[in-house]
Amino acid sequence: MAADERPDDVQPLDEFALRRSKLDALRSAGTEPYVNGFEVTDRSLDLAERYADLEPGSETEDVVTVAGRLVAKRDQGKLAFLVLRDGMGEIQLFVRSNVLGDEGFAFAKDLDLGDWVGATGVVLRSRRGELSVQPTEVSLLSKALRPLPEKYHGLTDTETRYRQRYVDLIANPEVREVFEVRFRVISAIRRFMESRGYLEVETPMLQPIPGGATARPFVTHHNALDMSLYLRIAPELYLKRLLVGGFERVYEINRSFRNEGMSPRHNPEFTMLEAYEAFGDMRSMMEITEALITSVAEEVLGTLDLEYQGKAVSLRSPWRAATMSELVSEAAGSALSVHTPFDELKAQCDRHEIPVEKGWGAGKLLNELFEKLVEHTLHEPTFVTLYPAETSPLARRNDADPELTDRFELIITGREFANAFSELIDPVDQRGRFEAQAAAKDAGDVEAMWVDEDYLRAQEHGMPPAGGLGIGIDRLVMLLTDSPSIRDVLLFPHMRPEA
RNA sequence: GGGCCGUUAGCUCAGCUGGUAGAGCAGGGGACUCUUAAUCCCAAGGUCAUAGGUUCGAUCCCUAUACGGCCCA
Repeated sequence: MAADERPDDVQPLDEFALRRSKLDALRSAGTEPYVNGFEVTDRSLDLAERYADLEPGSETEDVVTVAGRLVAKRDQGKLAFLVLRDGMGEIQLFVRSNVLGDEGFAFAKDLDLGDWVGATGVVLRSRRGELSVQPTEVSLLSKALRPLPEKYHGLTDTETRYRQRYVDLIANPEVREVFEVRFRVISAIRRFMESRGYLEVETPMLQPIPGGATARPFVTHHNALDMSLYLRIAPELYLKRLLVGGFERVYEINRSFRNEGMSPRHNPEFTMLEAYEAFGDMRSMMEITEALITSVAEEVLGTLDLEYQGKAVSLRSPWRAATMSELVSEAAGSALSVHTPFDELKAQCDRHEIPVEKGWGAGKLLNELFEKLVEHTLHEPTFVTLYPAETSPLARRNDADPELTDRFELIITGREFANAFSELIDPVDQRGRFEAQAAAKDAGDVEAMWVDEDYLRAQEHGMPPAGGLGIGIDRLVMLLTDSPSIRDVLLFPHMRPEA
């Protein structure tokens, strides 16, 4: 047969088609390319530990069976090096034709990068020092039909990385570490809360009245009941009903959903910790917030001295606390508070190009000034306290000044990490606040709260004095993993449909 | 919603005052029994995001659209 008649030469197939034809060839030769289970004796990292002292160039008589994804192939003629990656690390196969036999050797060399492969043989360390298995048997466990991304640069296209996270995880092993930190953080939070006597509970994701925050909800429909339901924007009102019922310390770590724009800091679904403690207040919530975040950082990272996007951040206690009024006054260069005449606050907003909408009071203006002038400047952990009652419809009024509430937000790297307050437990005041929200909603504020009659009924049965706390888990993980975008800490961030 | 930037081979990237494109890796053929981004030789691979427009001629200039990134609301 002339060289130019060889099918492989004259009919170059694309990679998918080529692998597809290999798959068919295997099947017709009686080899199943997708096997049912596989007995593995050892994993890569276990072998690395057990044979740490094995000298380069020495061979054991220990027979092991390993398995993993084929991620590298270095062909030397009658010798080939295949690298398998399993869930823990990598192990090299030292494949010799005289050990495996000609047929097996040809089969091993014909495997493709990306295939899942199993191998049985003795453990040795190559002369160049690489721990290896020298197989007497190599088998295909699952055929990959698509090629892996580039082996050196990996996969960098952000769109493909987020859309096809499975490829990102294969090509960029460091991505896996971010998510391992994420799940260690959540695990550490659960241990911390349990150590403080909190009980983890689950409350509705589908709510007839979306409450606990000011945000637009997602709407869905219950067919059997023929009614609208809303994906929760916060679990708050249900958790506080549990305080009425007699649970003293409850928390929930789970998703909430807000029908808003997406950004490097916002995903339509995100994870929050919310915790409520009977007989607690703003002060006790500050204490638990600081203790929680520092103990989680210490436990997961082993340090409180972080770097976020090139800037040092120290989580060392004690954290700064300052009132919103103090901070805004300092930034604006004149004394401002919720008691400052409205026109003066409005003049400040105009000066700083903050559009003022109808219906906004002094509290809302002060809050807007804070967000525009102050928030982004607070790099080190800072508790901002005494939020306006106008913008805090679920928080208890400050005993000395009823226009303010005993509420704080924790700001780090210019972003909100936590929001907490002494809970409003007075059902009459709460009804008034709900009615103010309902009026704002009628006036066109799509984020304003609804009146939740059942929640009011619960409070009318008597709710203990309490402190409540919410912490954004995604943002906390961003901080602890030095990730610039929330998409980097979500396995499957929300994306528009592919073109 | 507005502004700026991006989209070229499976992947990572070049390219061009406008004359329909190159490399490395991966893939194909060949050589090689200690490789580590193996090496060497050969050949192949492209609707230059999509749709219009300007032009003798567009990957390049213009407009719109899609998707992505950052900033702002």
